[in-house]
Amino acid sequence: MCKFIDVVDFYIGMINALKSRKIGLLSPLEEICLKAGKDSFAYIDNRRDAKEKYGYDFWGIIKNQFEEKKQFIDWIKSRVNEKLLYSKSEQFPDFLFKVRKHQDKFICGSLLELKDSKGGSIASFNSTLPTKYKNLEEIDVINNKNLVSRIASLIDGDLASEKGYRTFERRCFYLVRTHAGRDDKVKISVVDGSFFETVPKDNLIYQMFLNILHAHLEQKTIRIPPDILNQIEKALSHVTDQTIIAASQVIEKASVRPRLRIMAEVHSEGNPHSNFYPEISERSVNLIIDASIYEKKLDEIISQKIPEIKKFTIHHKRNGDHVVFQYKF
DNA sequence: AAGGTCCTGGGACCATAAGA
DNA sequence: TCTTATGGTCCCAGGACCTT
Repeated sequence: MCKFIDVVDFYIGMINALKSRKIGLLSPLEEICLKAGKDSFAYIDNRRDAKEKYGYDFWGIIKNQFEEKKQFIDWIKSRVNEKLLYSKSEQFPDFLFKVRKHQDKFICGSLLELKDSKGGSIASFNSTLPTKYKNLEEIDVINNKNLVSRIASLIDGDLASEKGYRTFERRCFYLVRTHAGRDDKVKISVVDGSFFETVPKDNLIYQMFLNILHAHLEQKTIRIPPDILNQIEKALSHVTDQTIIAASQVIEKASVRPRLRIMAEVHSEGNPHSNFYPEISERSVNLIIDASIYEKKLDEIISQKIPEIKKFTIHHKRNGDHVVFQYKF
């Protein structure tokens, strides 16, 4: 059983929805997700627009398990504030797939983040650095609240009460669209987080601060003895928690509270839609995964459902081979 | 030379949850 | 109910670089 069959099904669903013209390449990304994912989600961040704009009721399935709407409301009240049922929560991530169990282990439950951009580069990552894996506990820390894990647990039902549910490592995927407004140039890909995380996140943050320090020393031509510099580096290596970094700070006597936010721009080698990877062509819809999680049986699963999908490999300069499934429109 | 495109840095602004 | 803290999106300007 493929551990991220949820994402594979999502990819297939997206192409089917596009083929049947339920959606177009230029439709809002959110709508594309909803039509592609159907009822496979355990969390949707913008449940309000899903319902109002796209006629998708996130709670639909659970509601139907109750005889009357009132019973559902009574049940949900003690778990999630009624106001939040159809809100736009602005939490991380945009979508979370349901978990499944296979041979006594959790699988699926992947994260999906949306990145939509008018130009050719990927929209910046704001505050949440992209990674390969995240578990529910980390998601709660990032959000500074537990709304996402609470809702996901409700949808995942019995599985959520099993041991290890909150610490199960979930694969992160990114639904990336570039040239969002151009019918002739648009590209859409479901991209494995491995395409973006080539250096562990903690390492990245610490090196940022080191760089800042070094740049200043250079600018002011200050010399610091190597052993002291060594100690500073050691100390800085403890700076890893993005939520601490991002919090606004109270500085004595200051009437403003400065706020550091880490945003990340994608190098073109980390942008599968850049001219680094000409194989990812215009008007194509792709699934791009690290070769290490690729399994042969995927070929069959995918070609059985959509025979026109082609498979090839691209080479990421830093993270090696990635397998691409591609459908061209 | 003119026009297009990409990359980078920066800014405006909005929505929501939690706290007061 | 109002305010605050925080996460998030979108857009723009300028320069580098490429193409015609």
